[in-house]
Amino acid sequence: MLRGDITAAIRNAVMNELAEVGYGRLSIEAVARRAGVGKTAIYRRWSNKLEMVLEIVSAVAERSVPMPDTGSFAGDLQLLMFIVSKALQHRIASQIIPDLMAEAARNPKIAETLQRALRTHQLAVGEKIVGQAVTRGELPAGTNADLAVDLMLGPLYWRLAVSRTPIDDDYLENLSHAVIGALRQGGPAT
Amino acid sequence: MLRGDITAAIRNAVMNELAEVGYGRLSIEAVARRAGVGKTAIYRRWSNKLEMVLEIVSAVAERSVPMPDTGSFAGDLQLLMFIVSKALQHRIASQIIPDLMAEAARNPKIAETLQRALRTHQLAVGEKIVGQAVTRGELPAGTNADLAVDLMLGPLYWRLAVSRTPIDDDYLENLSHAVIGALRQGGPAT
DNA sequence: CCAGGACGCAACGGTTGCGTTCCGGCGCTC
DNA sequence: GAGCGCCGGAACGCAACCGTTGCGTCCTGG
Repeated sequence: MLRGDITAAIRNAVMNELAEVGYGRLSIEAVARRAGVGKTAIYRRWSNKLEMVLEIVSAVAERSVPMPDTGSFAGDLQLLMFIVSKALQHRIASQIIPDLMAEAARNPKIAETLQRALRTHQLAVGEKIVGQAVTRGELPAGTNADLAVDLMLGPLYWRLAVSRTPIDDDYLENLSHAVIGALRQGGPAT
Repeated sequence: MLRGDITAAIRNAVMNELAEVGYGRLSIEAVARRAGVGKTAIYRRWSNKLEMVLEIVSAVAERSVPMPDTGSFAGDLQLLMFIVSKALQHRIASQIIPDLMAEAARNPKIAETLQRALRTHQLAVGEKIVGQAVTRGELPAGTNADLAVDLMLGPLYWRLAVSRTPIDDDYLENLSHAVIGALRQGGPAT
């Protein structure tokens, strides 16, 4: 019976407000103001700020990051990096994600939600890509998928979300070459 | 004429409060309470929250991250990674750094301070290490120092500050091997 | 046509924090 | 031993937000 357009306006307002002031400073009143909605409408849907944010954010996060399968590891890797870099350059995402990551460090419920919404999926993607590469013989058998994920996503995240330096196609290509090089000899320590 | 022990207590309280609630929720009153100090003592030293936090944080940040010079690139890299991983595993630092990074995305003054206190120095260290390795012939001449810094620090930061998975010595060694592999063939795209 | 529910709006009392002011106490230095 | 300046503490007026409530309106289904 809740009106869908109102719910959508609230969801939208939460994402924007989250991007502008962060979770710590997010207030229900500001969300209502921004959505052009009474506070009542919000409390009718969620019982508090945390629950609201978690539900909305994970709903958004769950529809993203496909499984690349281009036939070669280099192709998979470049596609994955391209997608992730696009996502991390999105105005709202690039504000919200680091903010919630930081918040997760002190709020276990946020940590758990983020873990489920992002990390688990990332690990699955990484394992699949690496696994395919190993069966194709492109990577050594002992390749550590965990390490691979860190190498694939770490530098991207670092550059886009932390140091916030712009990225171009050349950089992305250099990076993917570097990661391939890393994984080829990044197996068990010699 | 300001008492030094009071100043120290405030600095300490700010760091701890920052770690617990983050910049967004940091309040002068809480800092004063924690330091066992009157608000007056704080306003006598800094004129507002932002100025206080920036001064205190950059004072702490400036005394860190030495220049490794072990004689080999592998040695430099492992030492650097060891130091950084220790720093990022420090209870307070691991909370404050991601928090301020996220805050920097929406506050230019924080961004500028962090840039000066951390990133600039990191880049200098990276350039020095890579430069030494190139003159020694351990890395190809065209090696991109920018990319190198991203590869050295990105995965570490990702793992310790974002996914918050524990790290052991083996992992660190694998990672450094991988990074060396990456840089050896991460030059200009073929 | 009517009942019911979701809507916005405004207001409630209570809490928190801001930045400022004034106080009396304490420890310097001269 | 007088005076100066920092100290903690308390209170100030102001603003924001909390979560709740009551009001009147509008839309919808029966």
